[in-house]
Amino acid sequence: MSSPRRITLKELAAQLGVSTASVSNAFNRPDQLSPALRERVLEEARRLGYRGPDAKARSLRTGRSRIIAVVLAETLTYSLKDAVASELLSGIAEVLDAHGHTLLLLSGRQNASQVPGSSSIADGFIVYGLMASMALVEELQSAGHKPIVAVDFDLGDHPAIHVDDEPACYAIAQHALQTPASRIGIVNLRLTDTPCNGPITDAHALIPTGQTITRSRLAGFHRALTEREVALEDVAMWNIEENTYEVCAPVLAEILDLPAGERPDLLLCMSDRIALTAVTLAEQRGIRIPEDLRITGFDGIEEGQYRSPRLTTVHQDSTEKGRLAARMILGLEPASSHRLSTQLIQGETCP
Amino acid sequence: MSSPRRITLKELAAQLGVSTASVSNAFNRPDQLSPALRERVLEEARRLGYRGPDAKARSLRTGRSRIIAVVLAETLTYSLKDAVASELLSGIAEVLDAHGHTLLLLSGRQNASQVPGSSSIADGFIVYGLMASMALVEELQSAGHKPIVAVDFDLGDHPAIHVDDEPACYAIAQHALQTPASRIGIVNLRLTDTPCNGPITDAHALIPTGQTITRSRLAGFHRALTEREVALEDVAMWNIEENTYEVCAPVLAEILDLPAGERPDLLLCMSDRIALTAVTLAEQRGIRIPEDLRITGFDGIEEGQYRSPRLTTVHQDSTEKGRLAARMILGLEPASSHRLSTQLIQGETCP
DNA sequence: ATGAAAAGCTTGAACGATTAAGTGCAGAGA
DNA sequence: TCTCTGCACTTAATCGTTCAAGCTTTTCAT
Repeated sequence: MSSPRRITLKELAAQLGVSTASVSNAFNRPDQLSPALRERVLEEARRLGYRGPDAKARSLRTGRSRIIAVVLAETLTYSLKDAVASELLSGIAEVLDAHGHTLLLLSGRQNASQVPGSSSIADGFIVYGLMASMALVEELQSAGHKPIVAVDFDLGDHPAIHVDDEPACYAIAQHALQTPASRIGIVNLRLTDTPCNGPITDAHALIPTGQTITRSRLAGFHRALTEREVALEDVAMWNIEENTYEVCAPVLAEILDLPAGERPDLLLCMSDRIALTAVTLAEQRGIRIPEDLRITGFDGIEEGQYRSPRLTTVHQDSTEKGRLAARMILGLEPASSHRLSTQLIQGETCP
Repeated sequence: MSSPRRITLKELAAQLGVSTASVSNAFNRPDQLSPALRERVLEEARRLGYRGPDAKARSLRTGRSRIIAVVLAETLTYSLKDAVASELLSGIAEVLDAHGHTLLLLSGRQNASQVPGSSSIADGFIVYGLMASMALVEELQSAGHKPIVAVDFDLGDHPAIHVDDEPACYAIAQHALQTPASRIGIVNLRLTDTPCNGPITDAHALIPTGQTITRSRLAGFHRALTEREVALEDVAMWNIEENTYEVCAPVLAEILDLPAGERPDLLLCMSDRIALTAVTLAEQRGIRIPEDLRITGFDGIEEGQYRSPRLTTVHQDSTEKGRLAARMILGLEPASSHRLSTQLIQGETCP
């Protein structure tokens, strides 16, 4: 509405009768010019409505944009609704914001071709849970030598941030098994290589490929079960394809609707979303928690704690994962792989 | 690891012995050169690992970046944890992704100075719930003539997207008042001009400034109450400063810990987060819902529906708000203000 | 055969900044 | 007085593209 077009640094310089270099320095390197001139420049800029150097031009010239891209495994639409991913982003945003950087969201899934295009603008990449799509990763690699940090999966020899999935699941299973269970069920999250939303045989489960973090979690469960001398064949397993209520519900309904003698009385779930869906569906069916059914989760999202009964779960600090990833990307922290520790939360769904 | 530096379009052109224009056209305007040459260019690009035109340079030259910025009222850290904001972002991302655009997240709060800087890179702005900070808005205005869409607040004569807050709250209050209530409480969200987390007098509530959407919601409640001939002075009011469990909990604890004769038996809450916190705290205290206390929310977030008891609330389609905003920004839809309708959800917390 | 139109490609000037190198000048030390 | 240093500022190249305009060559109706 005001000016027909944004004024440029050059025009501002001309207006002042100084060189563009001086104007540039007034904004970027105050030590390179006299305070008097600097003040004149800033004053005139204010007067003409010049908001400082154009980000596009600046980033072309300097090669840096102060933009960090987060590449999410799933569609953005899904990731933004997922509590764990949101917490991660939250932590990332916290650090980036504090250091004057901004956050660009990219999806590794929806529009794979989009990533290389837009990506060359970012100064670095935080890649989250991107399973197989190595194609994309190679794209990023070759997009110049920008720093890359992986979260929740391994990515060549780039630094990766994990939590101690195996020990965590060992710990919670161990805790759960302190109380004897007649029928144990494990509800996995994206464990299988091929999509499968329902019961799985352990044959599937032992294929050592696919999502490594869920493999580790299962391994933790198995270690605790074995230690308690529970035969793994006696443990029923299911797989969930997507961490949403809608996808979890039918599988859990199937489990909870099993005849009383076959229905598990202990459900080890690989995510809080799965566990919370189990709690809701159990409550609807009048199945008492924890008397008739004990349930454990994984993640420690707020929703599981700020409700009644409080979910028994393992807390992973996704926010801190995000902060750490961001600090590494910004070079505030040496880039190296980390495995963060988790914390058992003894809630009410499996006391 | 591979090449020392990203190869440029110019180098690629030199390598092929053609002009840079042709290479550019091979990527951008296939109709401008022979299929044969185009194939040669693309082939050579593949061979040399050239990933297409550099986004920084391209955006400088064309003035467009295919990046849309979302400016959030609160800190990113907070917004990303908020279910309503996440749903909005989810809807925005869905549309942007589908049209090859990416999403840049900016916070209007944390680092106000950051916005003008990074903002010049975006092709358009979706501004969400940014109350008073008109300063920032003027910044955006003057940052060229980029489209701006406001969500959940009014922004000069830019198009704004709202929901029908007043009718929605009228409807849910009307529904709630069908069953007689002895003591009614309203828990407002960021209603007051000055921060206040606790009880408020109606004098405060009637100041017609501040957050307009919460004012509208209160007006809806008031209309229904008046219609039922409930004296507004008899309705107790509280205010919540931030839509998180941590901030809600102390205020709601205070309400629920009132002596039996003073404690409300109907609580009209301005958000699902508030209502759900009330449900949790009530359950912890053995207050029966809905027998001893009926609770209504606002927003219709998933968390309130995928639990037991299901929350009685008004559903606003935040995802659709996001989609609409994105479509308007991309020019897929004429830019004009909208007021989306809401939907009463008769849950179990206030049957 | 001829001229006009179309096709295919090139030229070269932007886009809006940053920055190494250079210039001129005032003041300090000898 | 003369050189030397440091300060304040300017010059001009550069970042990697896009695109209007120009130049050939081919195509095609007449």
